[in-house]
Amino acid sequence: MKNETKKHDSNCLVAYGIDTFGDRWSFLVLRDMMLYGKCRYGEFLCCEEQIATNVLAQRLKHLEREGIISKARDPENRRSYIYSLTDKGLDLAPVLLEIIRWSSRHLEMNARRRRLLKRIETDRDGILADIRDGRAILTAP
Amino acid sequence: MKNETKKHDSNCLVAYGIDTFGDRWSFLVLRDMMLYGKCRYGEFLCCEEQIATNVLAQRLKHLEREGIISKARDPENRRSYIYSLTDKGLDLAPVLLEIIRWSSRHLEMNARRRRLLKRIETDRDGILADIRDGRAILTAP
DNA sequence: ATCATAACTTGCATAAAACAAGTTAATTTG
DNA sequence: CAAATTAACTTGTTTTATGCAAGTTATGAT
Repeated sequence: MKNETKKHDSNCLVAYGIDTFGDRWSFLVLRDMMLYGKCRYGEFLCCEEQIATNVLAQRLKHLEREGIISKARDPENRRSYIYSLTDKGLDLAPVLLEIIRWSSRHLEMNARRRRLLKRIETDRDGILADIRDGRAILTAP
Repeated sequence: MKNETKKHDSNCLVAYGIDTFGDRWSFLVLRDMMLYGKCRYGEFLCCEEQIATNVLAQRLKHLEREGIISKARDPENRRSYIYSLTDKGLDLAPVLLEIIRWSSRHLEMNARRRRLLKRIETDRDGILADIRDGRAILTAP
C-alpha cells in the first residue's frame, strides 16, 4: 500500500477495485464519509478503529490521487480542509451497501443494525441521496 | 492480518466484512473461486497477482476459520484438497459483482470486460448459479 | 501576546508480507 | 519397485508497511 504504482498491476477488474479502494483503512475512511458524513481529518482520526495519523494522511492522499475523494479548503476555517466524495467515490455506495447486507446476514443483529438494513431494503434511493449530499445515515457509533 | 482476534474489534457491520474477507489476498482468492472456478491450492498459487505461498496458506486458513470456504479431500487424488465456497462465501457474490460494476464504470473497457459486464446486467441469476456450482465465468486471464 | 487547534510530518519499534528454500505424503515414471 | 515428480504446505530471512509517540506549521481563539 505504500508503493504507489499498482503493486501487481493486474489487468483484472476486481484487482483494480481492490487496489484503488479495497485496502482496510481506505475503505474505513470511505465508510466514515458515506455512513457518518465525516469530512475532516480530525473526524477520520477518531474513528472507532483508531487509525494512525500517518496512515490516515497516506490513505487520504491515495484516495485523492485515485480520484475517489477531493480536498478543498474549508471556507469557514482556513486551517481546515473538507474532504468529499467525487462521482467516482459516490459510485462505491452500492459496494458498501452490499457489504452491509452481507454482514447483516451473518452477524447477530440489534435494533440499530436492523434499522439500517431495513432502510437499505426499503429506501435505497433515500440512502444514496444522503450519501451524495454528505448527510450521515447513522449517528456516531 | 496475522493476529487472528479481530484486529480492532469494531462493532460496525462494514468493519466486520472488511476483517473477514476484505483483505487484498483473501478477496483475490475468492475472486479466483467465483470468477475462474479455481478450487485447488496450486491453482490459487499461480494467480495473475502472484500470491506468496505462505500468505496463501494463511489466507485459506483464515477464510476457512471464518466459515467462508471449506476444505475437503479430493476423492480422485489423495494428496490434493478441494476448497469450495460455503453458503456464507457464496453470499459474497453480490459484493464481487458490485465491485466489477464499479470498475467497469471507471476503467477502460475491452471486449472481454464488456462481455462480462453485459452478462452481469442481463443474466445475474445465471452468473449466481455458475458461482454456486463452481463453474468458471471467465476463462483464465 | 499566548495558548490552543487542525492538519499534518518524522523517526523509530513492531508486525506482516515477499522471497527462497525445505518438508512430507502421495503418485507417476523408467 | 526405486527414483523422480507433484501437491500442499512450513520454515527462515529480508523487505516493507503499520503503529505509536513526538514534533511542526499555519491559523484562530482568549
